[in-house]
Amino acid sequence: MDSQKKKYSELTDCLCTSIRKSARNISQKYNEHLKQSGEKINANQVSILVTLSQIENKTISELSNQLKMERTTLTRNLKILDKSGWIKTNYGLDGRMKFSKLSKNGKQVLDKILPHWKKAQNQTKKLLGEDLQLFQQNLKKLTL
Amino acid sequence: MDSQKKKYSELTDCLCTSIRKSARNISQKYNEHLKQSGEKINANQVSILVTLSQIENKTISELSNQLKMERTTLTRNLKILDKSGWIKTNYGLDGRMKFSKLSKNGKQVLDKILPHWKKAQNQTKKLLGEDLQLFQQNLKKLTL
DNA sequence: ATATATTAAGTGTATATACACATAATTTCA
DNA sequence: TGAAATTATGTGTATATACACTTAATATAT
Repeated sequence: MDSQKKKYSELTDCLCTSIRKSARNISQKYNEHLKQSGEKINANQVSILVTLSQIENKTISELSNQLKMERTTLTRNLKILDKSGWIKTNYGLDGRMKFSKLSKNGKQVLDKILPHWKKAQNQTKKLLGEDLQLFQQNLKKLTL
Repeated sequence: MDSQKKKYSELTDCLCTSIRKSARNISQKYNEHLKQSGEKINANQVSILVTLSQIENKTISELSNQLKMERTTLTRNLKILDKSGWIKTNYGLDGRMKFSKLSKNGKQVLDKILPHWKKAQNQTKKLLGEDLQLFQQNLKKLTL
């Protein structure tokens, strides 16, 4: 049944598969570095904390747009960050809206993981070499 | 507290964050197309079925290496494919080993989703334009 | 002013992911 | 040959992800 192999060979070139594969692999590498900090935090959680450090007073919906993360996914991720004490959440004047912001602990954890994140980032940059800029541009194209 | 924004601005350029973001976004797009097939299958499941169509008689551990997917993750993903009737699993002569292969239903579902996958793939390729080849190469670099 | 529509966020369910640990089969070696 | 080491896989737990549906608050329109 080698005709089967040929028949589906086109599907082996799937961009979605490749991107997911890379995402798994890179995430693990970043997480290994982050673990060295002694903090129980992962790359995804860092990315949300960093987003909150840059833009405050945004609703969950707005944040989810920024992160290209499904709103309900973000809701659950925020819950964990809250439980860990890295963010504080308050309701707005409009009682439907919720606003989260970095807590003191959240800032401290970012300070602590920064050098380890840098190692992961530099290691990854090295893999891409001079293609770095273009690669980042192309990733961006895929998030529109 | 705008010093905070500056302080953590370096972290906004995280490659792990960008790749995960793209992975989420592209996965959703592929899944929307796959949904049009009427089959209850997603891009990740397709990628495993396709892998099985290309390489049979591989253990779960070997497959997990191929897919750069944690072995225990793959175990659970295979369980769902089995439940859906798209793969068949047997033990090897070495009683520890398990081998999965595409079932008749599995092949049929690949046949059925193929045109929808193509639409998703072409749409994604279009976003990348002439950078496609290089982008694929760079993704590969990140899975080593 | 109140019924209706809209909007923001949460919940139920299912799958994806991975680490730490457990189990079972086989291999190795004394 | 039988104990110890190795190997292949599974399970417990926690987080990530997203779709369908729900709830609660606000805005709108008559």
